[in-house]
Amino acid sequence: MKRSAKAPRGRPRAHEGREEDVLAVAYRAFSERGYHETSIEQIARLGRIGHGAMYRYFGNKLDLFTRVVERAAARVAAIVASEQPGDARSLEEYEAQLWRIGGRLEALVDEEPEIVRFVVAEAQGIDPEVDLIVRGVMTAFADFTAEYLKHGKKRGYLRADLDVPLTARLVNAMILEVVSQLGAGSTPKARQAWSSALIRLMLDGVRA
Amino acid sequence: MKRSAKAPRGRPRAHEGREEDVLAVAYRAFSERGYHETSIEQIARLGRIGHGAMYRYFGNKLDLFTRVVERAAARVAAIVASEQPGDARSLEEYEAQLWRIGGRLEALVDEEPEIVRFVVAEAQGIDPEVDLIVRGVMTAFADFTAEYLKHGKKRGYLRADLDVPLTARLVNAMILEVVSQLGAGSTPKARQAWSSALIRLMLDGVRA
Amino acid sequence: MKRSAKAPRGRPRAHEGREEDVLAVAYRAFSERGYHETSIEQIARLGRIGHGAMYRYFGNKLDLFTRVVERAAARVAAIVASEQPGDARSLEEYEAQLWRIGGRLEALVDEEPEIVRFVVAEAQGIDPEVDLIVRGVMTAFADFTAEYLKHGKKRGYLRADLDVPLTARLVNAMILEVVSQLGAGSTPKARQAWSSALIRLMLDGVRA
Amino acid sequence: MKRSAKAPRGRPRAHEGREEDVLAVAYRAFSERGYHETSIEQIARLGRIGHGAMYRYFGNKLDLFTRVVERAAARVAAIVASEQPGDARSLEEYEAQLWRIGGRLEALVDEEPEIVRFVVAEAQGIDPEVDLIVRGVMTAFADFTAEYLKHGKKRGYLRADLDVPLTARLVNAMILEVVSQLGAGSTPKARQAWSSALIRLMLDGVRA
DNA sequence: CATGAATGAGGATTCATTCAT
DNA sequence: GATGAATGAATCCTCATTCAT
Repeated sequence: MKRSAKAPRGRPRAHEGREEDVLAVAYRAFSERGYHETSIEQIARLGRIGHGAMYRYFGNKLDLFTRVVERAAARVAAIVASEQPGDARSLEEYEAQLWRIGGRLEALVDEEPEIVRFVVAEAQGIDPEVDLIVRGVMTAFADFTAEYLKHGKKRGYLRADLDVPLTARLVNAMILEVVSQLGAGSTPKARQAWSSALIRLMLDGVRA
Repeated sequence: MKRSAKAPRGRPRAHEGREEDVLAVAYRAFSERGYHETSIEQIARLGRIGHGAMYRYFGNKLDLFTRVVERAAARVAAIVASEQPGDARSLEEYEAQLWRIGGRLEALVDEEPEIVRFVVAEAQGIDPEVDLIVRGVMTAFADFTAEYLKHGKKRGYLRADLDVPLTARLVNAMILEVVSQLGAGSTPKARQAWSSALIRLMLDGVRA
Repeated sequence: MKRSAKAPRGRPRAHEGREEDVLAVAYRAFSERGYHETSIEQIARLGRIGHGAMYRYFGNKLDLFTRVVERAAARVAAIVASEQPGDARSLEEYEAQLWRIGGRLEALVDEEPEIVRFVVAEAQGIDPEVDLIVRGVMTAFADFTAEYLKHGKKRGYLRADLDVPLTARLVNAMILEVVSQLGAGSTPKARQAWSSALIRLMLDGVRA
Repeated sequence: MKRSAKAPRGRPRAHEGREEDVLAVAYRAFSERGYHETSIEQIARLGRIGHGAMYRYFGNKLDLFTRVVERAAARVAAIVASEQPGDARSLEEYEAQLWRIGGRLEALVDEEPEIVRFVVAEAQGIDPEVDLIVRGVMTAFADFTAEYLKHGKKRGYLRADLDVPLTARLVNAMILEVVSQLGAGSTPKARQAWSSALIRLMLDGVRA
């Protein structure tokens, strides 16, 4: 079921491949059925190990879930961090960056359609520590967007009266909405439409 | 599903007060701890009734939760529906409507700080029927916003090339973000800032 | 649903009619669903009284059941006691008595098809006291049959070496089997066949 | 329903012994107190295992009960099937068979005094599937007896006008009565008396 | 180290019984 | 007296976690 991805790099301590496999199936399971509807035994069965061994790898169920959330959060965060906020010298260059980020998010959603919903919605409310992780991702995301906005303001291609931190949150909210709407089976046309609507609204607003 | 046909307001049977009380404490409990972490017995204790009586009022735990979500969703939906999309004759009047809706949402959040997060995040993934209710609220919300945009487009005070349904979703996403950020203890100043940032971004975008 | 049978004889103490009604519906309910599957509230609803009142009439659930069993047992016992064991002077007269009893049992089963199964099977194993009642009926039945046999032995139309008490039990077992088999919808032909098989086996055995 | 396909007797997995033990104590408990009065926890305690383990072995309470009934029914059925209906060539040989079956039933009742009452009375009315099992045993029993009668009729040592199916039921009813009466503490003398009374009545009837 | 049998706390639900109105 | 709302004991069942093999 995907048993191929046996970590070919790093020092393969016999453990790690197994652990990664289990994290992958655990993500699937949690994402499909939710934390409480998913039992350790189910995950162990999917990962083809005894459920007793789970406690050697992950300590307990909540630890496992935390690891799964961290893993998913990291993948999302990596995309946001793939561009340098200070690179754009004009609104055009900024817009180009936005489109590149959008493309990478698309690719991620293609691979793991539910990952954003999982991090943003499913993972919340289970445990304070996990909430902290999620909040961390969201904050990092917002900070990143804020950097873009601050830079654009300084360069002069964004409005001087922009409230940077708040606007950053608003922009992120829209980005997450788009990503949530673009489930697995979305057509390129729909993606184009969503991206356009977002970028246009963000840059020019609705005013005539 | 069968609880709807309730005598409009005949003589207020001691029942109804009790039921409403329980719904209120149940909302608190579910909202604070989540569906699975909240036991019927806890809620009964908070409502100062025996846990057996819960089953007289609500049939079972999921029914109770459904009722709680319906109640919360109705309160949120009522605010959105409090203005007429066709009333605004100019961008100024539209902006005034937005501020009025914002004010009412503020008042709701003052009373029930978590209500939006509860409906949007907590309530999802528990049960298909409940998901339907939530989706219904979200769709109604989007349709409503879309009406405003469509009207503004026709009147000429909004951009003619606006993609109405998609932009409506994006605007809603921002509104929900603002409401989520405005927890109980937010200062009037912060509220003012959020509302400004939202309305400004929505109307004019970020472009210089 | 049968509210007509309001005790027209005896002193009608307002209670008694109600009590009898409830006993009747309770018999139906217990007989159809069994003791444990039948709740006091169900019976009260069928009897059109509040379930609180049940405790005024019957003390508790087991008391009610006991009363129901007594009532059913009495109806069965009455039939057996309708003939005089000493009346038969010949095997022919005895056989005639058997046919008369059989006819009355048929009539009872027509009215209450499950009554024998209820007393013999359903009522047992619920409570020691109730078991005693049932055992009482069975013993009375056996004693009665034994009287017939003893009389026939003395008169000389039955085998002199008959073990009376044991044979009485065996004969009763066959009678109950026949009554159990003759559910409500049995044809006259089937009844005739069963009665014949029973009387023939009883009198002559299987030997060629 | 899915428990049947069990490895005939490979290596006896610690499991099976435990399962058999639990079935045995469960039989005792159900037989003494009835299905509804017996809790899973009681049985678990008697079997000296945690009540959680019960669900590993049996799925749920009804499954356990079904297994217990099957087990008891099989033991009873085995005895009936221990003789060949076509073996007897004369009434004497037939009578000898009857005595042999009687002896085996005696031995069973010695070991499990309540087993017949359990299968015939206790097990009924709990669940349709279980009822089917019981009915199956009863039918098999009747068919078996019918085979004997049919054979004897053909051989000429039984009455030619015998109604075979009905008489078979009647004979069985007597057999069950005898077995029910022969509780644990019955004397050999009593057993002899019951067997004699039964066989004599069956063969020759009561007529002088 | 891995396994999976066993444990038992925890929670939903039912229903006989009580009692204020 | 009657009613039915309320109580809470009792019970089935699940599943995270432990631990002997």
